[in-house]
Amino acid sequence: MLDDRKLAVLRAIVQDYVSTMEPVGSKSLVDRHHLDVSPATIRNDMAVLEEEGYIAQPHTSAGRIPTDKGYRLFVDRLSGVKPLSAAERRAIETFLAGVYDLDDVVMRTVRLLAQLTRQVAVVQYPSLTRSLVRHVELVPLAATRVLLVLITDTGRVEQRTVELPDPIDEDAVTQLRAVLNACLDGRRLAEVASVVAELPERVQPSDRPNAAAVFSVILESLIERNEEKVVVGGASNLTTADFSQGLHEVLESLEEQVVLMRLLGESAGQSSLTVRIGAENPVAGLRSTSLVAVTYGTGDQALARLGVLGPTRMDYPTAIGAVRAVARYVGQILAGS
Amino acid sequence: MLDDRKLAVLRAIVQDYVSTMEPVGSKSLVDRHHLDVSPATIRNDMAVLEEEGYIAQPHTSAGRIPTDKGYRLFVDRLSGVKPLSAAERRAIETFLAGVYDLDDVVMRTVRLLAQLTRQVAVVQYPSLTRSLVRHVELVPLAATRVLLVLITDTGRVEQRTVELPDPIDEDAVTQLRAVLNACLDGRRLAEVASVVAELPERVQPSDRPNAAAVFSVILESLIERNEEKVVVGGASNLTTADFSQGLHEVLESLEEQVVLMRLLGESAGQSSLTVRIGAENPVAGLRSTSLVAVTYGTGDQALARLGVLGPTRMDYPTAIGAVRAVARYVGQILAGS
DNA sequence: CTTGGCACTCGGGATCAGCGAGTGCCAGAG
DNA sequence: CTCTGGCACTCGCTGATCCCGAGTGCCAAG
Repeated sequence: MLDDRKLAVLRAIVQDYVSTMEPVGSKSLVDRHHLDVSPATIRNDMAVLEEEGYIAQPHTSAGRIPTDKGYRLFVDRLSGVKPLSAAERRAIETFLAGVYDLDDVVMRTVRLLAQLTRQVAVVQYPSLTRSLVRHVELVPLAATRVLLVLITDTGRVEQRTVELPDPIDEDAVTQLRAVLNACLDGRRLAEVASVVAELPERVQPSDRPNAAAVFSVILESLIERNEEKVVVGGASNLTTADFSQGLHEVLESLEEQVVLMRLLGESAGQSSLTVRIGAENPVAGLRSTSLVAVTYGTGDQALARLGVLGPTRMDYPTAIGAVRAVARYVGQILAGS
Repeated sequence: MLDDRKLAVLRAIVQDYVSTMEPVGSKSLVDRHHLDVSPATIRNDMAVLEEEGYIAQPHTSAGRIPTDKGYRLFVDRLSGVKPLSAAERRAIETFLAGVYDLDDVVMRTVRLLAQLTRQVAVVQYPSLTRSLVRHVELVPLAATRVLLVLITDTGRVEQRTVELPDPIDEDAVTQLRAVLNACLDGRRLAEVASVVAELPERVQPSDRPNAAAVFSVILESLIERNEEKVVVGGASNLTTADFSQGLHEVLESLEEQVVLMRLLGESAGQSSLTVRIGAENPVAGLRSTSLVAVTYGTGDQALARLGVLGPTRMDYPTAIGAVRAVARYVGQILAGS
C-alpha cells in the first residue's frame, strides 16, 4: 500500500512540519528534500497518505500536517534516533557530576532533560519496592509519636511520623528498632510485606499495639504512597508551542501526581522505550501532547521511568536520543553510589 | 490633593477592572457603584488621578486602568481584608487535617492556597536555623560513606550522604553519633556553627578527619542549602490571566529556586504582610505580577513565608485574607505537631 | 464645584478584494 | 500503470476601508 516513496514523503512532511510549525505543501516538499519527482506526483502520494489517515489538511487547500497515526508510523519505522552532540554529552556529564543524594540526582535530571530537549521533563523517583533496606531508624518524638526513617541502598531515604495508640518509652523504642532492623535489613522492600506479617510475634505482647502501628505505616505509606513521586520541570517550554486553549489543561495535569503516575506507569511493562502520541495518551488533559519515556535502572534492575512531554509535533528522534542517554547516565550514577 | 470621592473613584476603578478585566470608563462607574454624581464629575476626578499617576489609559479615549501606584494606594488605604467564607474556612480545616509530616504540610498548603485564591501559591519550607535539633542519626552506608539524618522539632528531616576521607568502622560511627547527639541535641540550628567549632576536641585524633567531614556537611549543606526551598503550585492559574507574551518569563522564573527565594526573602524583616506590586518586584521576569506574602510561624517564632503570586490585576482583599488565614492555620499545625 | 452638552478620538469589528499557496483532476507521455 | 505538466478552483490570510460606539476633554451655565 505504501511504497518507499510514500514513506519518504511522510517522513519529509513530519520533519518539515516539526521544524516549521506550518502545514507543508507539495511544492515546498520537493525542493527542501531532493525528491526527484514533480510536485504533482507528491500530491498523488499525499492523497493516498491522507486517505489512509496518516496526514490531514487543516483547511481545504492548505498544506498537510501529520495525524497521530502519521507520527506513530514515523517513530515506529521512519525515524532513527538522533545521537547527541559532543556538547550535549558533555552537558550531561557536568550536570550529573558531583551529585549529593538522590533528591539531587532527580532534580538535576529533570533540569537536564528539560534543557536538552526544550520540552517538559518528567522523572519518577526510583521505585522502593525493588530496593534493599539498608537501615531502619526509629526516633521518639513525643510520648505517642515516633519518627520512622527508612534508608535504602539506592540512597533513598523515606521518613514518616507515626502516631502510636499507647505511650512508648525509650527502651521500647530501642527494642522495636532492634527488631525492625534484625528482620528488615538487607531485604527487598517487596518482601517486606510478608516479613512484617510475622513480626508481631517477636515483640512483647504489651508493645504489640504500638508495633502494629509502625508496621502498618511501613506498609501503607512507604511502599504505596511513595511509589507515587514524579517531579516535573521545564514547564515554561510549553509556552513556545502554541497550545492556545489547551495549555491550561496541560499545566493542570502536570500538577497532579496521580495523573503523572498514570502517564508514566501505564506504559510500563512493555519494552523499555515508550512513545505515546496524542490520543494514545491515557490522560484526557494530555491528548494534545506526546510522551517519550524510558525505564531506567541500575543495570540489572529497573527502578523507575523518566521522559519528556511535548506537543505531538515534537522532534522525536532528538527526544528519544536525549531520553535514552540521560536514562543511561542516571542509571550509572545510581549504580555507582 | 485627593479628597474622599477621588479615593472612592480609585477604589471603584480597581474593583471594576479586577472583576471585568477591561478598562473602565466614567459612565459605567457611576451606575455600577451608586456614586451620586454625574459622569462628568467623575471624569474630572479621573483626570486628576491620572495626572497623579494612579491610573492610566491604554489608548486615548479608552477607559482607565490602575497603575502599579494606583494598586499600591488601593491596598495601603482603600481595601480592607475580605474575610473568608464559612466554606473556605472549612476547606482549610479539612485540607490541613490529618497531615503526616512536614512535606505533607507544605504540599497541602500550596494546593490549598492555589485553590483558594485561584492564583499561583508559593510556600517556603520552615527555616531550619531557628529550629531545635531533636536528633542526629548517622548510618554507615559503605566504608567511606555515611548517611547523616538530622531531625528538628518542627518535624523537618534533612538527610545527606557524606563522603569520608578515611574508612570508618561501626564503632567509630557509634561514637561519632554519640558525640553529635550529646552536643547538638536541643540546640538551635543557629547555634550549631559555634558548637561545631569545639567539637573536634571531643573525638579521638584518629577520627578527626572523618568527623570534620561530617561537621562541614552539617554546616554547609543543612543550614545554607536547605534554607532555599520553596515549593510552587497552581501554575495553571496563570493561563486565565492573559499574560500573552510574559507567560514564558513568569513560568521560567517560577522554576528557579533562587529567584523564588529572592522573591520571598527580599521582603522579609518588614512587617509580616508584604504586598509587592508589579515593578516593585525584585525579580525582572515577574514585573507584571504581584505578590502577597506573609510570614508564618509557631506563635512565638517566625519560620518562613508563604504567599500567592498573580497578575497585578488581582483581587487583593481576597488574596490577603486567604494568605493570612492559611498562614495562621499552618502555624497552628506546626506548633501542635 | 458640579453638571449637561458637544465635538473629537480612536480602537475594534465588519466587509471586501486580491494574492498566493495549495489542491484535485485530467490528459498525455514514458 | 506511473509520472508529469497544465489548469481551474478553493480558501485562508493580509491589508484597506469604513463605521460604530464608548470614552474623553473642554466649556459654559447652574
